[in-house]
Order: sequence, then C-alpha cells, then structure tokens
Amino acid sequence: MPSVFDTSALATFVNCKHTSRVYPPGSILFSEGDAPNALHILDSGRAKMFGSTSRGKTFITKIAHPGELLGLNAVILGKPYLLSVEAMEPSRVSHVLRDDFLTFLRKSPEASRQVILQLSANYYDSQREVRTLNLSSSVPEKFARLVVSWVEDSDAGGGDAVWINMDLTHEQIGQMLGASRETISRVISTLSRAGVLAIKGHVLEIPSLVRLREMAKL
Amino acid sequence: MPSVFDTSALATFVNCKHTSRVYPPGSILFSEGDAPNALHILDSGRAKMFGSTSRGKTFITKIAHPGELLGLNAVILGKPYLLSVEAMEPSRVSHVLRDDFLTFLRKSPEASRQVILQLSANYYDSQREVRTLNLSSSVPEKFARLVVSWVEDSDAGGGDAVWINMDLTHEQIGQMLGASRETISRVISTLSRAGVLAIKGHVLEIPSLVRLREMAKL
DNA sequence: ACGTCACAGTGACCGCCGTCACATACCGAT
DNA sequence: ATCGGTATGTGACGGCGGTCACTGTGACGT
Repeated sequence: MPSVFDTSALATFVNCKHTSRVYPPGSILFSEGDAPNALHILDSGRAKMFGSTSRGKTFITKIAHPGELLGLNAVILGKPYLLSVEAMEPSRVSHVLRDDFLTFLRKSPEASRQVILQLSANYYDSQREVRTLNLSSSVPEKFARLVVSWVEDSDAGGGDAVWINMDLTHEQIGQMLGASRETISRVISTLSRAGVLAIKGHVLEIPSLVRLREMAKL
Repeated sequence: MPSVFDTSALATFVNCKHTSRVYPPGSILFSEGDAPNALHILDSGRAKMFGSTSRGKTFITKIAHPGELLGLNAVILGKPYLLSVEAMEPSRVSHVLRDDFLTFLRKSPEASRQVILQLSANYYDSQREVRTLNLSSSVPEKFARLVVSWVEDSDAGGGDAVWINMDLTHEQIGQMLGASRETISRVISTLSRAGVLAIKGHVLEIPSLVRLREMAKL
C-alpha cells in the first residue's frame, strides 16, 4: 500500500483551519507550475498525478489514495508543483494554507515525525520507480512490473493465482509506462495468448504469479 | 545545486558519535539491498549513486556532492537501501549509527526541520528526474536535458555561451540516460557537427544555451 | 433500434537505437 | 618509443515500438 499519512497528528490542526471541498471526476485540484499555496489532503476518492509536455503528451506517475498529502514537498520547499492532480472519482479534499501548515509543523514534534515518514516513503517509492523505468527496456517487462506492484498493493490472498480489479484504460497504462496505447493493447494480447493473463471484464486474472514475476525479471 | 544538508545542526551530535573514514576511488560505501545500519555523510569527494540488475546492467541516478546525507530515507524507514554508492574520488565519509541518529532526531526539532528540507529536496529532484525520463522519448533530447541541468548546477556566467567541465565517460552518461555507449558517442558527434556543442579535452563548450534548451524541449 | 462515443484490437510501415564488430585515439607505466 | 588498457568514433544490421489507419465492440442516450 502506498504510505498513508496518519492524520491523527494533524487532527486538531485540521479541525481549526481547514477548508474542504468535493471535486467531481475529471476536475483538476492543482496544476504543475502552480505556486504551492496550500497543502491538499485527499480525504476520499482516488486522484491521478501526472505531468505533461507543452505538446500534450502526458505521463502518470502515480495514483493517489485517500489519506495522502498531495504536493507535500512543494509546499515545504515553497517551489512550484511538479505535477498536476486530477480527481478520478468524486473526491473530498481538505486544504490547509501553507503558512498555517508550516507554523503547525514547527510547533508539533509529532507532526514533524509524521511528515518525515511520509516524505521518506514518497521518496523511497519514487526511487523504486526510477529504478524500474531505467532497468527495464522492453514494454512487456515494464507492464509485468506494474501488474506485480498492483498485486502487492492489493489484499490478494497468498495463493499463486490472483484476481485484481483493473479500471484503468490502456491509454492510461500507456501513460504510466511511457508507451503508446496500441503497444499496451498488443502486449496484453500477447500475454493473454501466452496464458500469463486473462481478462474478464474489468477483472484481471493471473493464473501464476510466479510466471508473471519471472517476466518482470525481479 | 543539489541541496546540501546544513551540517551545523548535526554538529554536536556528529562530534560525539560519528566514525569517519576515507574511501579510495571505486570503493563501495554501501550496496543496494543492505540493511540501513548507519547514515553516511559525504564530507568530501563525489560519489556515484546507482542501481543494477542481476544481469550486470547498471544505471546511475545521481552524483552525490560533499555535504549530502546518503541513504537518508532508507535509514529513516528502516528499509534496505535501493541504491549502491561508489566513491568516484578519494572521499571522506562519516557514519552515524541508525539508532543514534533516530534518537537525536527525536530530541532536536532543528534537526527534524533540516531533515524535512533535505528529504523534500531529494524527492523534488527525483520527481523532476522521473518527469524528464518519461517525457523525452529520444536520446538526443534526454542528453540535452542532462547538459542543461549541468549548466544550471554550475556557476556558469549568465552569457549565452557556456563552458563546463565534463569528466564523465560516455559509458557513464549512457547509464544515466538509459542509453548505450555507442548512442551517446553518435549523439555527441551529431550535435557537434550541428554546432550545438564543441568538445575540447574535458571541457564542453556550448556556444548557444538557447539552442541547447530548444533541443531539450523544456 | 439506432447513432454516438470512448475504448480496444490489429495490420503496415519505418525510424530510432541496441548490438556486434572493428578501427582509432589517448594515457600512464616501463 | 613501446605497449596495454581504457575511452571513443563509425559502419552494418535487426528488432522493438511509435504512428497511422482502420475495424470491432460495448455503454448509453434518444
């Protein structure tokens, strides 16, 4: 599971100062380049974190889950956000003004501890991602690694066969792996034919985790 | 410049508890997968931070400069290092045992503040790197971005023409960009011929930063 | 039932770049 | 000067995957 901020430490603070809002799917919480005026706390729903070029190409770095602090490091550093965040589902988001957050941080050692943990975890994940991106040349390999990470993040039973929910489009997967939509289609076809995968509606069946893992060369 | 930890906050602590050692070039400070028993502080020299596959392929994520805390997030989380670190020059490195560091952190709010800043900066850089890797398909583009980052990190005068020192081999550059040595060679040749670059010994001359930047599509 | 729209599968083509192979060039040690 | 090792330039070739173009399919509204 992606690290989730333990909100208990922030509770009193949040109760005093936060504003809160529900965003419909597809709406943008903030965009890359924006000044980090407030910390965003994702209370419910999932959100897509992505960057894009001037020429429309976009890449998704991660999917944020409830409890995450969005743009934490940008807020701390006072530098512009590097990513845009878009709600994928109706999402409740709390806001804490940057200055309020910083003074709170200074006062609460417990909050500092939590922030350190959250940042470390974020950085750790990010390093893993860089590693994955760099070391796997082929798209099938990257795809396999992505699926493995899904399995690890899910509460799948310990068996060798696993089912997980896949509600991302091929396009989105492509944007996560730096590959085109068509290539993802083909990769899935091939793996399907090879028996490593089976698609049933929105459910992805993996008959053998072992085989998947050896595809991922992990 | 890569963020440098302000060692003043740690000074008293370091003075009591640290051990210190000089590593010759090529020696390994720690390897990916190792348990994070101690925090490493790079006092002098530069170090290569890299990961590698079982099959010998390696990638360099960054070059550490004096003052940096190595493996900070792994130490905090207590998870294995994700990267190996190798001295590129004779390097003096201080060590602080994990437990000592953690208790110190708990006691000193100032140190917490510094660690938060360092982690944020690391994460910020890492995000930028992911962005760069993902958004640029072609190697020339990635290369241009790398050089731009070198220029920004250097103290180059504000002019449009710039000289910087390049003491990495093509092989190493390739490992930073996820490209082969030969490709780097060819890219440099091409850019040279196109007049975007000129190599004189170990000095890289960039006649026009503007042209370089537009190559990088930034 | 039908049109619309987003998503998905598949073929054709071709350019980038990894790989193999070999020719230099450089540099320090003897 | 000579030699060995490491770094670099360049050609040939082939494969992966991006792009274009089209078709198939399911969901949803009318």
